[in-house]
Amino acid sequence: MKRARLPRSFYARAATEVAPALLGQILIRALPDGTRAAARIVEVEAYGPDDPASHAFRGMTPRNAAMFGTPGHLYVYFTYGIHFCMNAVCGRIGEGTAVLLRAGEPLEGVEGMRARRSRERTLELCSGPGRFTQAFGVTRSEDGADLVDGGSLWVERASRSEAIETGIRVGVRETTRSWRFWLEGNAFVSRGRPGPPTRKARDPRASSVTP
DNA sequence: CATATGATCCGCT
DNA sequence: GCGGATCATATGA
Repeated sequence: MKRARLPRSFYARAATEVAPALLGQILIRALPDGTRAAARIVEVEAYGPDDPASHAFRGMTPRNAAMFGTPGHLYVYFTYGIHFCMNAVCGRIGEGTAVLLRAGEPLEGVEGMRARRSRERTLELCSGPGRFTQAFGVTRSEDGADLVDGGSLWVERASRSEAIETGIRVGVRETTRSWRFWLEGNAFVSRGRPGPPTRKARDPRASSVTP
């Protein structure tokens, strides 16, 4: 069955709306070696404007410039001296808001993921933002890439049956915003950290999510 | 120029 | 459960 690539308008709204809407959609990567990788997005985090935890909070720098660009592009950053993490830029140009892709459920190109990750267990291929990014062969050279028009990375629309749960974000001091979203019961969601009780999110297909 | 720190992962205990 | 890895980036002297 043919799936549609998510359009620019999908990303051009608040990250807190885009984040849960991305769950269950399929991230696809056309690798330089001609192979493909695909995974269902099962865990994300929203980073908004006026959000002290966001890389964009203190204004634009060379590092975070992609976050202030056109929605539907990729923002890739390097952290802890080791890992890359990837985000989908949301909102409007100049706003500086994005959704961090935290975990995926491998669907296609699993052997390539194993090779790039140097890990055998399927559960360890995409279950964390650094892992997900590495499994998809994404590095700083994909920073700013367009997810909508052309490019080697895009998201295709798919149906989902699972409910969405929310909780506080991982590795962020602030503990009031429940801006981490994941598919309930999905084994590929990252471990994260223990935190306050989570709650079921209202389904974005039925209604909007409160910030 | 010097230094602190991080939207993390992995191996070891 | 804990700590080391390892460096780009931002900030202050």
